[in-house]
Amino acid sequence: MASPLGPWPAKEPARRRLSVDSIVAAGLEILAAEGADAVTMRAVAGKLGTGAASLYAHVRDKGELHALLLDAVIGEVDVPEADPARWREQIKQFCWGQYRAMVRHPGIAAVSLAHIPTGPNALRCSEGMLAILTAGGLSKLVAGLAVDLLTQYTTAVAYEDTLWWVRAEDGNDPFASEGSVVAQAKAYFAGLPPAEYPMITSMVEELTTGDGDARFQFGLDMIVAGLDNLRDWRLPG
Amino acid sequence: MASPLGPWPAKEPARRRLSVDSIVAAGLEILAAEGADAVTMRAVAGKLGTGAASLYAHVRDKGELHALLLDAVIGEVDVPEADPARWREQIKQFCWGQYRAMVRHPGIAAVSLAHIPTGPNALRCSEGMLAILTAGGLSKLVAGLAVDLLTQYTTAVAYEDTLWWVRAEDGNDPFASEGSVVAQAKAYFAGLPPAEYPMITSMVEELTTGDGDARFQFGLDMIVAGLDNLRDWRLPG
DNA sequence: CTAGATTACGAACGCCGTTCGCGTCAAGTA
DNA sequence: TACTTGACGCGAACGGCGTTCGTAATCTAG
Repeated sequence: MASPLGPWPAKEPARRRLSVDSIVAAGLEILAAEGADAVTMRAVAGKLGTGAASLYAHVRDKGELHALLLDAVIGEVDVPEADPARWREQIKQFCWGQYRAMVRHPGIAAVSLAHIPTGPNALRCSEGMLAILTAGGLSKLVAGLAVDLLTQYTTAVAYEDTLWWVRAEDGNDPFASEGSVVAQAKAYFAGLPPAEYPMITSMVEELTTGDGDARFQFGLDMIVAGLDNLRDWRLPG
Repeated sequence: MASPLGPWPAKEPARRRLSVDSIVAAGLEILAAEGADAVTMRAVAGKLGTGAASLYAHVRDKGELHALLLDAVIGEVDVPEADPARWREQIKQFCWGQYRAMVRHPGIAAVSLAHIPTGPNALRCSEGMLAILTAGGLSKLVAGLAVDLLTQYTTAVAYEDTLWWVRAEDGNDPFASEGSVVAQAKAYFAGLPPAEYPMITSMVEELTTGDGDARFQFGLDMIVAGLDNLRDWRLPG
């Protein structure tokens, strides 16, 4: 990518071509195509035409590679400049961007949950969120807690939404044995004994209404509404 | 555990002693002692004095074993009977119970995030949550969405809070190279360039105030406050 | 007491992350 | 220009994982 290809035609594998950038680029390709579980050292090295051992000169271990990929993905979401009057839409819009970036790279949400990202792009995001929230009139304390809350919720939803994707890879049926996932859930709930589960069986429709996007929007709306109400919340005790 | 030990003294390994219950019991022991990553087929079999292959007569694969463990852990949380007047405290209390049960078994939260639990104990929990929320006056639709939201948030926080535990196992220092995790985070934030990260560097204290418990309480308070406000929310579109 | 099904389990397969040791190239020094 | 040196490339190997297979031991029915 950064290399101008130069005058070499296509000689031999031409040694000395590895770099952190090329490794991350190869990792992102595999990530988008096959999910995070497929990003193994051997697979990344294979895509670069070499063996797994070669990567260890540029990356400490698999964890560091995943952290680099995570930060690269986070770098794709753009942070709006804080506008005090529109802080509610802005923070929701930002979370949607983060959510979509993670869904674009199936499996990366798992990495985010496992690492508590602290790369430069993650910091840039936190910085932007804090700017939006404090511009909206939230106290520093609430803004700090809210960044955690929103990030954690967004990541958790993105993770869950990409689970079926990962499963479809190694499973047999790419979507479901019959009908959508929602239909399956509906059938499962409807088949439960009403005596034991009166609430669930009487709420099958409501429990399976709305796709993942609508449910994520619900959570965002609720959290932001809560933020609006708890402006002078303090640590208890 | 269920076996009364019987009259056998201690003969030979005495075949035919495996069962799903004993496998789950052994798994829970390892889970509590070493975390979910240590619950391998070989480790569980080893604790029962046999080889990994023996487990496959009782359990389809590792995923099913983890699902069984998850449901056993979920079975430890008790569900209060719905009292319409106290729905806010009740739902928070329930989430705290779920949170603590997961923290007691480090790593199980990861299993919960990866599986979308549907075992009998998980259903019992959903049933109880729905009862509490609808008793509180929430519509069926909002109650259904809220169960998802609360469960996902609680699990995500439990997962993150047990990460350091898992890390401490294979790492070198059981707590931190020096000072607590909070102190480390504080030092990291304080060391950032203020020009690039003006918000973060000016909010170091606020960002590192409060332990995990206080932050979880904040999230719960906010979500429940949001639930109070959005009683007549409908699916958009 | 025998026949058939179920269960126990050692061995092996293919995958993983990681390390080791040896070639081999690129740049610095004389 | 010739030589040294240190970093990089990479095949091979180690230990551990989930899972399968073939076989032996055991329980259950008839």
